[in-house]
Amino acid sequence: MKGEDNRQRIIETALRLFSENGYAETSIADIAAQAGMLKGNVSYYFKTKAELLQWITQAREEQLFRRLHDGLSPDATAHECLEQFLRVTEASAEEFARVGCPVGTLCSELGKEDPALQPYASRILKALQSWLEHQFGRLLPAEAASEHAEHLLALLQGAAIMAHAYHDPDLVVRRVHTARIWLRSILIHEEIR
Amino acid sequence: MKGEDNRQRIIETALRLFSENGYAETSIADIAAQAGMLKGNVSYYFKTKAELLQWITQAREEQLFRRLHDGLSPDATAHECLEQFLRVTEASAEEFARVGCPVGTLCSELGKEDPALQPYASRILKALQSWLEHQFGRLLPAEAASEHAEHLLALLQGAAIMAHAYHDPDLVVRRVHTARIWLRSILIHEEIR
DNA sequence: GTCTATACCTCGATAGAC
DNA sequence: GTCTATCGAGGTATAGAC
Repeated sequence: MKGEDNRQRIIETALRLFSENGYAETSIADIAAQAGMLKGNVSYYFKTKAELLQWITQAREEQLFRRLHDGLSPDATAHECLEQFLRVTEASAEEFARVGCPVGTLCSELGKEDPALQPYASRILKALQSWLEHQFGRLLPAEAASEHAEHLLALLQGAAIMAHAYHDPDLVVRRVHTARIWLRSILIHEEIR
Repeated sequence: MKGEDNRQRIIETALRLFSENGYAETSIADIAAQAGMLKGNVSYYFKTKAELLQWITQAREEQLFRRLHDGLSPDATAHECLEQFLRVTEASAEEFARVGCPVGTLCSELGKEDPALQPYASRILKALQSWLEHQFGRLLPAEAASEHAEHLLALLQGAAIMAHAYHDPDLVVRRVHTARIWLRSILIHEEIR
């Protein structure tokens, strides 16, 4: 039963290395070394690097939604959910400044490195956007909800790009701050209703 | 005098390939083939790939500001300059959907592939941000100008990420549209003055 | 399941003939 | 200036002993 243990350790290690160094720049040998095994062993659990990537994107998506739902009651209001998204983003400021948004950078890299693999990454972005759209949709007409979800996600994806480019975590904090004010102005009519 | 000709052709080819396939994914042999020469010849003009990158980022920055100033009179108002930025971005919608923003994706890639080279890319982003800040600064207090420049650039960088992830140029058009409305609301007090 | 060895490939860079 | 040949490093993936 050592097998499942190793599988898990490979996934955790690759999850970290793919986001820190990128998919292309991370070799099987790197993953094996950091996970305390040899590369032949990694290949035993994941036949190809692309197959490993699929598991990693799956794990990333689960991690993201776990963070969104963490500390949020099941009957949280839309405003609370959206605020939670801002908090999670804000809490990632240091990470964004160091390595960028794990989802956004992967979408970007795979789009050039191997377009066939890009869907695995953009799927996560799409899921997040749908979640945001759902939250806005609880308060606003569908069209406005779609518009606002796209706007908010774009704003924070851009913040991650810039924070990474400048290695400046405060930039994320400032963009979240502006987003929070914007969010209030959007929802103000619903709040006082 | 064939020399300068070849130099220029290498730069133009690399400019295109770096943005279409990324820096890491573009080999010297690729550049040579597309430029109609052999890789030994590319190495003759640019000793290392990193040296070539420096020239490419320089060319990219010049191209960007050329587009910003194109068709803009020297005494254009701040509002006209900012509108020009939106127009240039909108005109890049198809490119963004295909390969992402050439500047943003390069910042992102180099941040992971080779952090020592990242400054060459983020320099361009910074220059653009400074230009935006200058335009806002002609109408608003310094603090607001800084805030708005960062906000606008983040919004459109994020739009590029998402448009690339989804291969959807319309997303850029929608984000520019929203940015345009936002811009009017920001500058409305100056307009009517 | 684990580890070693290796086949096979691509790349950046260089040396040297022309 | 141009082209060929090649070196050495580093990568994925696999075969096979243990």
